[in-house]
Amino acid sequence: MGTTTASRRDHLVDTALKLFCKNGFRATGIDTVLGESGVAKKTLYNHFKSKDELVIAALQKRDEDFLSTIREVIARRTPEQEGDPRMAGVLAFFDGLHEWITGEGFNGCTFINASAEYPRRDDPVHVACANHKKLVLQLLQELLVDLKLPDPQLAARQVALLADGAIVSAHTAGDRQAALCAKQAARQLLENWT
Amino acid sequence: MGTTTASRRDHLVDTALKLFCKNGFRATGIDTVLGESGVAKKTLYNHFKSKDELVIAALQKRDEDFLSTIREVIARRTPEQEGDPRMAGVLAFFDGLHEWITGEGFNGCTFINASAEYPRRDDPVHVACANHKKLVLQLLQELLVDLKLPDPQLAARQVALLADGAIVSAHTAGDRQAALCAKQAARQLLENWT
DNA sequence: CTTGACGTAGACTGGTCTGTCTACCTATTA
DNA sequence: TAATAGGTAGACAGACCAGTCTACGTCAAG
Repeated sequence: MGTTTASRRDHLVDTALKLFCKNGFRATGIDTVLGESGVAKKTLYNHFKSKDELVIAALQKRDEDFLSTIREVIARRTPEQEGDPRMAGVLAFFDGLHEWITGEGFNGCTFINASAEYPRRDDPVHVACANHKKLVLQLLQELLVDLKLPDPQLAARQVALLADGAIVSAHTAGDRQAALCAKQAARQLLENWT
Repeated sequence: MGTTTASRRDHLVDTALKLFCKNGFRATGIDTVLGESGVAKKTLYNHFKSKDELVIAALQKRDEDFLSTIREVIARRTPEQEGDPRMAGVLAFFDGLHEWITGEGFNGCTFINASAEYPRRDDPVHVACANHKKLVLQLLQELLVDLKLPDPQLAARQVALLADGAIVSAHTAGDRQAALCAKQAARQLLENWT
């Protein structure tokens, strides 16, 4: 158990994120987070004004975790892609999704789930989710840059649709191969770009 | 206000569905549904054993509504599609999504949202969501049958990814043009099918 | 050594949740 | 007319919720 102020905060956020992902945001009570993390209630409210602030902090953590993990997988698996090497980055991205989806404890996209539970568009939680999706879109645009497509933004948006669709399909419908299906679709889409 | 037993049940389900979609499932209490519908608590528990049963009933209603609405739009808008007429049905499907997304009170896919709030895969609510997605997949397969693709199941799954991605992107990221973006991607995907 | 910042432990408030129950009303049917 | 089914109204139980507060402990800096 960490003793510094910062590490307690981090521990709280980590625990909260884990429980939010596993059981949902509204279904996870403050007391559950406290019990699991072994932190006092006062300490929580010393770091966060409200549960909503803790939710936001957990989403920020998840955003950082996701982006760094996916970048790591992309770096690791780009070399092993077949076909046009300019497309290898995007394809590796889908392999990253596949690893995540088939991995332990996958429970759908935290941000899609959060925006389902906080549906009001002006809710800070919902806004945080929209921001995350924007960052992923940016990442995809970077991955597509070498292809020098006539409309790279549109291409990135379409690939993002496939990615979100794969995550949702894996979670809601239980399709564990969704990311590979999306990878193939992305390849076909980009190979035949007009 | 209906007076028969059946109509009271229907009214309860309609009201519940509306509130669940607008505010979320866990965030919507039984009392809110009762207040909005003007029905007594005893009546609700006369028709449903628990809130979860009401949730399931609402999802069934939504399943029927969605499928009948989308079929209506497909019938209406298939004739106006450009290009290969064998593809017109699928393209009209995306126009249907676009109408829904840009319409009043769009709050994402009820089933994606529900499976976010009931994440356990064996939860009856989650199972109902998976079933709905299966039916949509079937519908897409029907729409693709004229194209006589070598792997119609895979094609339907890939188109379904675009559809789910569009719904999620519209809701979470607020992209109101997502369905049209997906429509274009679907066209490119299917035109260049190998 | 004292002070102050930060921690723990947990009682407590006021509210909400689901679900049960009593008491009464109404309409149809035997 | 009497019985029955199904409705309304709403009190109530028991659990859980977020958030506040008190009392006490610990440790590092002045």
